[in-house]
Amino acid sequence: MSDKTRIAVIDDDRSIRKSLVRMLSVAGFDVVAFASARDFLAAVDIERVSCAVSDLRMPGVDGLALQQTLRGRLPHLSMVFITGHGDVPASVTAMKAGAVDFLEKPVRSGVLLEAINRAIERSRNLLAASTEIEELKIRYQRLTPREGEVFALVAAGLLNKQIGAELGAAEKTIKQHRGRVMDKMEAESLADLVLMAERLGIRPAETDFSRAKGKLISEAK
Amino acid sequence: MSDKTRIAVIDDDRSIRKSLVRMLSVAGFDVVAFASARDFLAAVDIERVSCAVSDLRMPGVDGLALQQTLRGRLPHLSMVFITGHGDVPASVTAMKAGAVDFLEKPVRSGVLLEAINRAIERSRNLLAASTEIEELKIRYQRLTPREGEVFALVAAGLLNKQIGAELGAAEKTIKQHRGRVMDKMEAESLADLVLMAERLGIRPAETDFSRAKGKLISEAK
DNA sequence: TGTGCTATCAGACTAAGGTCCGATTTTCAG
DNA sequence: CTGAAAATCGGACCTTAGTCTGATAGCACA
Repeated sequence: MSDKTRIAVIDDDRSIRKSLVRMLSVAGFDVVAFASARDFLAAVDIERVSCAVSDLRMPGVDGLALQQTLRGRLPHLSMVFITGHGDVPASVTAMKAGAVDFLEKPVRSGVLLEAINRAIERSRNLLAASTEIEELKIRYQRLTPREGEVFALVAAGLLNKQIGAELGAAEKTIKQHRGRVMDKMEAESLADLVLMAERLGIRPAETDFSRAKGKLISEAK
Repeated sequence: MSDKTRIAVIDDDRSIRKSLVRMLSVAGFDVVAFASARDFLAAVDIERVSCAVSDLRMPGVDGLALQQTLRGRLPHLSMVFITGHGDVPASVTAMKAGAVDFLEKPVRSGVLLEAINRAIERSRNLLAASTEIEELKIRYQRLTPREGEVFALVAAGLLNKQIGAELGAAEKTIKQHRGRVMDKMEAESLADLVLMAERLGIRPAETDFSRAKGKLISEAK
């Protein structure tokens, strides 16, 4: 059980694999190596990997195909590609798909380590962000349909009175829903709730929302 | 005065320039062409350009240098590169710096147009976002130092009472500041203000903020 | 020295948010 | 058909927010 950051090396060339493993081990990483993308994807502890260093051209599943597969399975995992042939279209495809870097052999140790560190940083950030969103989604799912509507309108800044008018319910009822929304979402303040809605991409289902907003302006007079 | 989307073509090869101009004009764009990055940067109406299609290798300022210059001057302007030589490091550098695409000659019309449309979309989004932020910054600058502090704490979800304790002022005073903050920031609701703070990256200056937050919890009991 | 900006606070309300308790009605699955 | 969840609303009360008026005080720049 190592607490070191784990890096996966995927290359069909045994000697390159050995060389990369040695280089990265010396740099203090916990390195796991695979001879093919298939082997890597079949590995049990794949979740623990913070960065994948992969060859581009490999028999079977190549680097780009691996990247696409990972996009679905481990969206937070950042990749660094290594290639022997100058393949511009492949490099562009990889970078557009979110690769952290795309290096040509022979790879200088310093350059690779720098890219790996960026990849690790990126993986961590993505994982943290998606973990937070997932947690919020779980809370959001606990809301009843009605509470969800109230949530959206509250986060949009409407008053209870206006929300009541919008949803055809008494202000009293909205207060009840609102209280339950705060509870279920575990929000400590309205500001908190607004930011949660922002992260969840929650917006009021238009309808005649603009009318309600107009009311806000005119009634404030 | 055309209302068509303007695209800049930068290439030192006259025949390629002509060919690109024709291709893009036929596609309905307002095309302006330049023989060098320097000429392009010196153009008066450069602000109106929504996408720059540039050759990579050019005498004088090359494509990557142009990209760096634009990053400072027109951060919203998205670029599409065209290159004759398979240069992987350059393509990776360009993509890391935010290029929309990096195509090899000869370029297929459909591929280029697709890339350009993505670049235009991206430019528009970036411009809209940065315009909004700039507008918010202008409003934010109108705040006095004290109002700025109150802004941060309000957006963090603290009660007036807690903000008063935090800043060593009476709740009454905080209310005054808070009202002026809402005015000057042109926020229609607290939710609005919270989102503005988020976009401006405004967070309370730590100090003993955690203590105030603790108070919120314990006093709520 | 005077003017303006900033920050401070009080009084006096008015409106809005929030909670507890209790109650009714609807809906839907077991 | 029945029990549980969801949605609805009222009363009673208390806490916050927001505004207007008015007033004091420090500070800086002309």
